[in-house]
Amino acid sequence: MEAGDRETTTPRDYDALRQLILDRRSDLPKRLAQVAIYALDNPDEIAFGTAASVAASAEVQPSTLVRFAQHLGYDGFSDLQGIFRARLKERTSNYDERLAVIRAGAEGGSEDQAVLHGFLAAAGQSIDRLSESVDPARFEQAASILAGAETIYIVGRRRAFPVASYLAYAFGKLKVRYFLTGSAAGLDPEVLDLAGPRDAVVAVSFSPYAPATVEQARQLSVKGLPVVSITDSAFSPLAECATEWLEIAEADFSGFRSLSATMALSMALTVAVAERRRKG
Amino acid sequence: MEAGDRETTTPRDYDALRQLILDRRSDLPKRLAQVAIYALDNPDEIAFGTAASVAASAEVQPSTLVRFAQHLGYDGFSDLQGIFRARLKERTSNYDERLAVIRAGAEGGSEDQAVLHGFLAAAGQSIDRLSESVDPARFEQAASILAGAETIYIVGRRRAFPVASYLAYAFGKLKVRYFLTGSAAGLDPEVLDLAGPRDAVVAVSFSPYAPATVEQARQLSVKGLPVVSITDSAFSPLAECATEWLEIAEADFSGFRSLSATMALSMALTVAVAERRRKG
DNA sequence: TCACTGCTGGAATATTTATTCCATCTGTGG
DNA sequence: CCACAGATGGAATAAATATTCCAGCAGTGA
Repeated sequence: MEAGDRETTTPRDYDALRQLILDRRSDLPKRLAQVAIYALDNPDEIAFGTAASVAASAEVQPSTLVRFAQHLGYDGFSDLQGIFRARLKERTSNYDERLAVIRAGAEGGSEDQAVLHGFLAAAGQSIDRLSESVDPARFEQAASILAGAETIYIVGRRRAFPVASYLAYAFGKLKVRYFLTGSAAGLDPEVLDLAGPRDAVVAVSFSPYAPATVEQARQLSVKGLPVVSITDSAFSPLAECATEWLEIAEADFSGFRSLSATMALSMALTVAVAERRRKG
Repeated sequence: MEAGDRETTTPRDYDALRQLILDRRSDLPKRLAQVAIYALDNPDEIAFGTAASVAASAEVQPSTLVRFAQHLGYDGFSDLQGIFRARLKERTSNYDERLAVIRAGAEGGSEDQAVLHGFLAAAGQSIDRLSESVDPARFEQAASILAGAETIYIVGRRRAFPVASYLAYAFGKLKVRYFLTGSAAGLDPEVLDLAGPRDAVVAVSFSPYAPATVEQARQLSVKGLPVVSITDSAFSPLAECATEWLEIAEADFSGFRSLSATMALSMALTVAVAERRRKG
């Protein structure tokens, strides 16, 4: 290899191929460019289809596909297709399936293994679900509300407390003024008395809802503070008294619900708030 | 359709197919059973391979594959293969790629959207990585250590505090005696003085390591307590003084590392510990 | 405008791949 | 031990699929 000129070497993995196509697309003949775009937009089609079906779908001739592959240095369409297939094989995921297998108690490996992979699968599933179900408008609205507040009051007990404490940590890092309720024993009422409509609340709670969380969120809401809730159902008491609320349905494993998706959402929310403040 | 007898209908989706194969496997001729097992163990091979390659890999004749498919009610191997391919198409995931796209700043959607999906992708990626990289023996060892302890001292500050507080919550739920350091202001030294070799420590910290965490873990280690660390590198000070340690490499988005995989690992660890205790 | 180079479509061909068929084998019931 | 039903391996065949080829087209520079 080498011999002085840096002849573009033909990639054997998808990421490199993707990059190569991106680099070359501009100086590719019309039809080949058309295939290039199609390939990046519909990698699955290429992985599964036949030359004829892909050609039809991309609105070119089968021969063009072969030319495209050869242009990139592959033997032919089949060779190129191999790269697209390998990519699909690497995709692990499909947590639904993994969970089903683990729950069925099947497979080798110790019980500990099952527990660990069960929780990981539940976490992955929760994240996948949230990706699909989250309402962008609501998320933006929630970020807006918090971005406009002077002080953000964070409410969350019991299972939601790790989330609340993460929010506190992240807001601190991002130089957003906040108050985490429940941390300084007994002082909550005094501090919350000072809260006013220019502040805002972020309350986190999941069924069974911690009474203290619900109570504080309600009180602050009554005082005119906008409330952003992170909760698990439209029937949650936190959804009721919220100005805006975000729904999270975490998957569970052996009776314990994941918190992974909630953590990811919280991180996103804090950063989105900080971004808005930075922009003024 | 129907006509009285419940003739097994031929499934058009993977889950149903899987079930059908499971049900039927016992009363299948030898070679067909062999194919059945192979199919469930290597669905990817079937999805992508040719009849000849799959046959070779499963150590049967191509004709046996066709017979298998027809036995189940499909037209032939190709028809059956379609089910396996459809399954792959549905798999969403591949967070590596999603992240790359989002980081490239591409695509429509608002910036908030990018932030949210960026964090979700980072979380998913972390979980995928952990699934692959975790060392089962270490996990079991860690669970063992904690299962044998009288009291579990939980150490974790700053970014690790949400994890520590989750551990505390979960241990409480599972009736495991614990003490969460840093919660009762100033009382740590007195309480930790009472700790002895029959107890154990679980310490959580990530770079940059909070000095207080490292300090406390070291002190307890010196006093003869076994230490289980959850940290992000073999060079972490927590790995040094640990009896057993678990490595987590969380992906980051816009400078913020995910905590989702760590949370999942923590849940698994607590449940594994509780399981061991339950069994005596 | 012409000649030339490279691109393109589509039919022809070569190759690969699935399916069928049949002779042989295996195991079971009489 | 024999007869029979079903299962199996492997070669033969049919179908599909990828690739090649070539005539015509489009764009470029003289």
